[in-house]
Amino acid sequence: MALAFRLDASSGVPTYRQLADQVRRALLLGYLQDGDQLPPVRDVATALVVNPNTVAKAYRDLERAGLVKPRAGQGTFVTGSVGPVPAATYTQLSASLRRWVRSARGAGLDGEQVRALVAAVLDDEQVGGAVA
Amino acid sequence: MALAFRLDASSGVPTYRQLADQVRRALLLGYLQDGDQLPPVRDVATALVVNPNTVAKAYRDLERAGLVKPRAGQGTFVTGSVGPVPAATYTQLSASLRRWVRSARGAGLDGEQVRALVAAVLDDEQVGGAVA
Amino acid sequence: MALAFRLDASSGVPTYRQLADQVRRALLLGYLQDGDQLPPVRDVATALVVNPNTVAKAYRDLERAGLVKPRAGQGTFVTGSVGPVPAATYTQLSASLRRWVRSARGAGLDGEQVRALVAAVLDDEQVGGAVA
Amino acid sequence: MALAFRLDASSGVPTYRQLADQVRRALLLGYLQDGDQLPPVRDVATALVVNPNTVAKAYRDLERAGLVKPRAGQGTFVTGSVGPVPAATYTQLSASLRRWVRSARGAGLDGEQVRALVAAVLDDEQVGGAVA
DNA sequence: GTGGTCTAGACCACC
DNA sequence: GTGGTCTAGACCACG
Repeated sequence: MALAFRLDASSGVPTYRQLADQVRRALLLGYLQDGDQLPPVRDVATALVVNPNTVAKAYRDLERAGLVKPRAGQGTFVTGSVGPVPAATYTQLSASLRRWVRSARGAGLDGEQVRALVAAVLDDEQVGGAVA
Repeated sequence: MALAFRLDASSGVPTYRQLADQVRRALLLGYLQDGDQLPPVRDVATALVVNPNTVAKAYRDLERAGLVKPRAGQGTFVTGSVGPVPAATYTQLSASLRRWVRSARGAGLDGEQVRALVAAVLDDEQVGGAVA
Repeated sequence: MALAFRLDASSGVPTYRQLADQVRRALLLGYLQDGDQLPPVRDVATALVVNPNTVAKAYRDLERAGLVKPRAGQGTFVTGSVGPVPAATYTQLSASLRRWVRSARGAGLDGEQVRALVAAVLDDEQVGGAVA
Repeated sequence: MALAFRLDASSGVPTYRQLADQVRRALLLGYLQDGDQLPPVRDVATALVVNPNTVAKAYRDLERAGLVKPRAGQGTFVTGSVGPVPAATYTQLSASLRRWVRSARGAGLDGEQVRALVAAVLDDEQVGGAVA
């Protein structure tokens, strides 16, 4: 599976930004690597029921950031990977975070509260980064 | 200190939404409780260098959600708490999440990567909620 | 006069690029300086009989390049000047170039030939730079 | 060497147009004359790492402009010269322009600034012509 | 009234 | 069939 975009219309974040952020995230985590192809604009647009221009805008932003490069008639390709997390580290950290999430839900917190707690802790721990 | 609003202009999220979300977050985590007063619109506006209309809009949205109530000439007050997390649970969960964050940083992840991992796991664990 | 945009529809260069390049040029030559306001998107659009989105796209590109910054509800402003040419130098160089152009036309060259000669010499003299 | 094509991918000008324009320029300056052969489409395509269709399109455009004529199985040939500049005039003008360029660089202008100044003056002097 | 986002749809450049 | 450009026009965020 090339990349599964997800949109949250109620988040207030512009669609094109959600898309671009998800690609950035995939790069940061090593899901996407140098040379990989992004799904064609039209495919994403029809899959998400979104205007092709909106997807194109996201891709264009990524291009301006130097992360991908369009090749006319061929598609859009990742141009540089951004210090991906080693697989083992990634597996271990995501597993332990998953456990934490489940314990939180087990303690009775709903989705909103989990996100609120996470946001509060990340802010407090000075975890910067625009990709939220 | 009543509430320390933080704005991230680069996040793409509208200002008024960031403010409202932070109040929601404070309610969810029990920072704000029934009867507490929100900081005056003007104070927030000058502190954040933001148009008072923008702050007012955030408060209005919260009012429409039934979370706060303006009292003419007195200010805006929290009207209902939203299932706050019991203090003990909250303390424990946030402590363990803090440990997780530190282990992630210890493993070499930078802020962006931590946020990316968190976002990926939360999405994957179907943790809904509009407060991101 | 704030800035006189000129479009050459027959050049093959996309409109939004012509606009962005002309702003870049104005910055390079010191016509525009830090803090100056670009003409509003709508004004440019109506003046050039062009779609506002096209102008917005040009401004957006300039923003991504860090040259201008939009302030919601106020306009778009220049954020950094790019080593402008000292006025005296500029005056002298442009005067002598003007003389050259006139001597070329006096020798019977038409506009196309002048441009061709200029392009050939600039290429040959290794004058880089994307703003043509 | 018949003709050294140069492409600037970052210029925003379509590839086929850059090629055709360079041939036009060569004609205007007398580099190419009646009867000269253009380099074969395949050679240009492989040399520039460009699709042969793109080169063919450039040649076709030149043909439609009456500047070149394909001879089946032999190649594409220049059919008419376009008022070439007398050699002496050309030599003198290009030498003086070269001096100007060097004085500009000597005054501290970089490539971009030189091009910006040239473009500004040509525009101002009403030097038309689509070949930029 | 400023810029920003999104949609709908046409047409072009390139492979 | 890929991405790119442009138009037309609606609606939102912000001051």
